[in-house]
Amino acid sequence: MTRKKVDLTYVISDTKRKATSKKRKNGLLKKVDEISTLCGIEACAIVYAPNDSQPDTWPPSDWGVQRVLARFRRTPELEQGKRMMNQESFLRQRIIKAQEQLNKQRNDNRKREVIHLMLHYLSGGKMFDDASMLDMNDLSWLIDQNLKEIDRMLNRTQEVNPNDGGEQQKQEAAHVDHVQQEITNVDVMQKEHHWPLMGFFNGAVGDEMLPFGDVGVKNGIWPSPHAL
Amino acid sequence: MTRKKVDLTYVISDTKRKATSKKRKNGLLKKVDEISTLCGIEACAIVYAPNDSQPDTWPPSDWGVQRVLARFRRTPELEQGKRMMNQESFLRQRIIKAQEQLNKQRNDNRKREVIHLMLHYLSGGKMFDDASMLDMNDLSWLIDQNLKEIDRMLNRTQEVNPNDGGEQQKQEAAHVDHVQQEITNVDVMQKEHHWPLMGFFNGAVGDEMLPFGDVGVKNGIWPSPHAL
DNA sequence: CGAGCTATATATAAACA
DNA sequence: TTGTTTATATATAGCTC
Repeated sequence: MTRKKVDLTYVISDTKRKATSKKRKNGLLKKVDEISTLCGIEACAIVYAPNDSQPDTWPPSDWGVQRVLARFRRTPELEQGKRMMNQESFLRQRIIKAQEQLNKQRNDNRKREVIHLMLHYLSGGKMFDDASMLDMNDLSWLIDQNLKEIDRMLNRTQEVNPNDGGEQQKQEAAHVDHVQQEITNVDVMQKEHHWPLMGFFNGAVGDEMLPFGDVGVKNGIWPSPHAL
Repeated sequence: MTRKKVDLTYVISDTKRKATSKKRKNGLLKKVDEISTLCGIEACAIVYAPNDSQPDTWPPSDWGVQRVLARFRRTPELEQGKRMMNQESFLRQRIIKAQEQLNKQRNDNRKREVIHLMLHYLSGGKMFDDASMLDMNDLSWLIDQNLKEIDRMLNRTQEVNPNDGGEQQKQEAAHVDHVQQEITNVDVMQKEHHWPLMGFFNGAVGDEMLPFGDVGVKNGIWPSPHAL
């Protein structure tokens, strides 16, 4: 059912556009109602829905709208230049904000990459020789491989008679469980935006435990895995 | 940090009202921008924020607003009565919707009560003699009691030497585990709004399994537990 | 005050009835 | 087409700095 992230462009599909305009129109008018009520301020919205000769508005009554419009028209033109400028900067601010969020997102992704790496290391895997493996797709692949390996081993354990299996195999299975646990933990961490290993990278633990040499977190910016 | 559920009344606190008006004003203008972009329709909003001589608007430019206003003024007065009516009914619809949600909520609560009851029954507890126990507070209390009992029994099991405990006690502990499992399941079901036992109440299972006599689900409306 | 953060409340895209 | 349901995306209240 996965709702898309809504790219802010004209909706091509006639059906969808109509549906979304209806929903959003209601939501919008409700918002105007709320801000008026909560903050006791004058506000007004006019929306021309498709196929309607008349617009929907807030306030709902015509005289209510007229009152706000009258006030607006009364506004000294002198100050309108200022307002216009403010609105333009408003747009710029939104762009800047979006860029900031993008950077944050990138940083989060780096965290995930590094933590995946570290878990692999902790769970007994060997370090990568080739740094080019370290982009997200390759890491996905890596996780998939781990999961497949786990499946394979668990199935093998089931096939054999539990009573004659050697100790070696049991240990193997236990290790697999451990890996699976670690992977589960990663998922939880990603969901909760909670990074229990943060302290580790910040030097809370002795250097002998750092698998990545002296690359650390500077000013809250995580190093690109390619730098490791 | 618990954000309150925002009661839609004038915010008394001067500080809070100012803060909320600022945030919501931005949100509102953003929404207008979005609906215009997504649906390609004309829309306009005018918000008078406190302490500002000029209102904030969408579209941001003065001529943009004027264009919408001109169109609005041009509207034949004949049809405005209809629009006004529609808007009034809009309000009524919101009230009706709220009431529907309230009813739904009540029905959900009944489901929970009944399922709690049933789990208690299935897990070996005795049925209640007194129907007055069956409101939510009492049921909360009931669950608490069950949990305490579970704790007590688990602790008792640990205290004793596992090697000399009789089979009876082990069964008891197993039963407790079962109860705990059931309770966990209830929590999961509540969270996911998923009711695997629904079919049970709808007669999917033979009558001999129904602990509550012939009281069933009619038209999707669950009986009040007091009727059981 | 203004900016930023986090936990919740709301809005709403899709899928379905 | 309108209404419901469900999973996500967004908006924001209350804090903190």
